[in-house]
Amino acid sequence: MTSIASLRQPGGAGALRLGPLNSVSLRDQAYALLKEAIANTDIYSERELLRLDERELMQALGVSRTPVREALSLLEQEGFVRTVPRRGIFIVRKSKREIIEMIQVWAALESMSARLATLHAPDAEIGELRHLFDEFQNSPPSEHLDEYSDANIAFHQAIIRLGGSQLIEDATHNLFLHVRAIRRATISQNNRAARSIIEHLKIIEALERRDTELAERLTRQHTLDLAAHVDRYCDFLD
Amino acid sequence: MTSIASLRQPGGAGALRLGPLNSVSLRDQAYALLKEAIANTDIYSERELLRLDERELMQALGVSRTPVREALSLLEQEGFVRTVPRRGIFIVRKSKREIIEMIQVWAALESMSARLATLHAPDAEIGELRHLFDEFQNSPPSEHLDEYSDANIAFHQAIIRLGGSQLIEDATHNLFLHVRAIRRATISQNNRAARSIIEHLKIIEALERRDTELAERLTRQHTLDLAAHVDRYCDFLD
DNA sequence: TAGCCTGAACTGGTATATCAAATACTCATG
DNA sequence: CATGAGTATTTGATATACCAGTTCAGGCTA
Repeated sequence: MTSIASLRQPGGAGALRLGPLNSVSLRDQAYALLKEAIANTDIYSERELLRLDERELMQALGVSRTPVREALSLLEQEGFVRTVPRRGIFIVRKSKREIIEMIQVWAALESMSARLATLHAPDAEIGELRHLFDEFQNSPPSEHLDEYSDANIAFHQAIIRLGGSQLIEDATHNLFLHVRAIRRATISQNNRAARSIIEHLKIIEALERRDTELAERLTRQHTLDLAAHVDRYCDFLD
Repeated sequence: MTSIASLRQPGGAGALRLGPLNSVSLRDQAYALLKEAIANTDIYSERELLRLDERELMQALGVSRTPVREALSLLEQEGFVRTVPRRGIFIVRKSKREIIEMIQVWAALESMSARLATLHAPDAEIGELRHLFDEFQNSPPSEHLDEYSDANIAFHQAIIRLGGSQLIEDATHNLFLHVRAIRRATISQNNRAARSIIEHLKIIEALERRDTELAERLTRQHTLDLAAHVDRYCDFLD
């Protein structure tokens, strides 16, 4: 028979916890979509200014201007776009100096995470780091640069996760979107892939031995080397 | 006589570059005012939930809801405020864990700044660090805790400035608003003032000697000690 | 009197209207 | 044909109107 319970509507406070389903605000949806779109745009290959149009976005997303504006507001604060009053909203292209600063911040936060990881991360989780490179043990990474680049990036994210700091994880997330493009672009230069895999293994060893200072120093230096590399060779920036 | 030049309006493209004067958007004004108000609210002494009301703020600031909402949006993303749909907007009280994570991030960024400072900052600017503590050379800082606390905070900001990274300076600015309250609250505990002034002097010496590794390590450890102190003694949090 | 139901008032979310500034275009004039 | 003034259009900033949940008080019922 149809019981009272079976007739209960989804809106009721019953057992069917569909809170998250119903309402993700349009603002957040627009924000996520726009951010992803920007992250996937190769902003450094195009030369012309990348301008966004509120009306266009609003029609494309099928919502009114308000959520779009709020989403753009957030993206502006995160430094992904810049709005110039009465001119338009533009995707920002980071300068070489800004990218180097981002890598330096990344180095600071990742090395701190390595330090914290030696103090708190369980052995099992540290051990899993090695598996990221299993498939490259036998063949040189130069033969699968794309796959290796992904593993490389995953490695750095894993260290940050091992540090156990939610704040560092959050703070690095946005940096990551920018740094990712740079890591991809530089992995094929100067035999960096082969050298980086050696350094990664040394970092893993230091973590396993709980050598706090060494793990921290190696991690920092590894990423600062990337900054130095960008400084010397990435003249396509700026 | 009134020359053409003297009649030139501020908007002209002449020599008097006062473009930015004209209009600070209401959103930015509301943002600045609200942020300052929140920063100056001692959120850790009150026990009840601190709730903001959009309509109230809108009347207090004399603008409509739109700029207020946009400002609150930004503050929410920075973690100062949390909006719960149909419930209200609340000033967030950071948990002890979150505060420790903030201090760790601070330690990572300040030590990176110290490193960069040893590499790039001019001698003259490093030398000025000593003047921050001139007035405490003869009398123990415990006698002017408030003044010393301010000098203490200024010292840490100065190191970050010496690093020369705009990104680090920006990133620490929000952390500072939170960490400041903690530094103030802990400076009077465990004779921390006297100990900290010694450590500060050692950091200055390391910077002056351009000892990159030492300056970095001392700076990091000094701030990590604060984190450990908070972990042990600040049970008023949470 | 205790408990439940209802509805009014309030909340933030969204959509739309209005305003002002800056640009672009047109047309008249030299 | 070139130029400049004036107007129309565009666009971002702001204000306002409307909507949908949530809360809570007050009254009704058992």
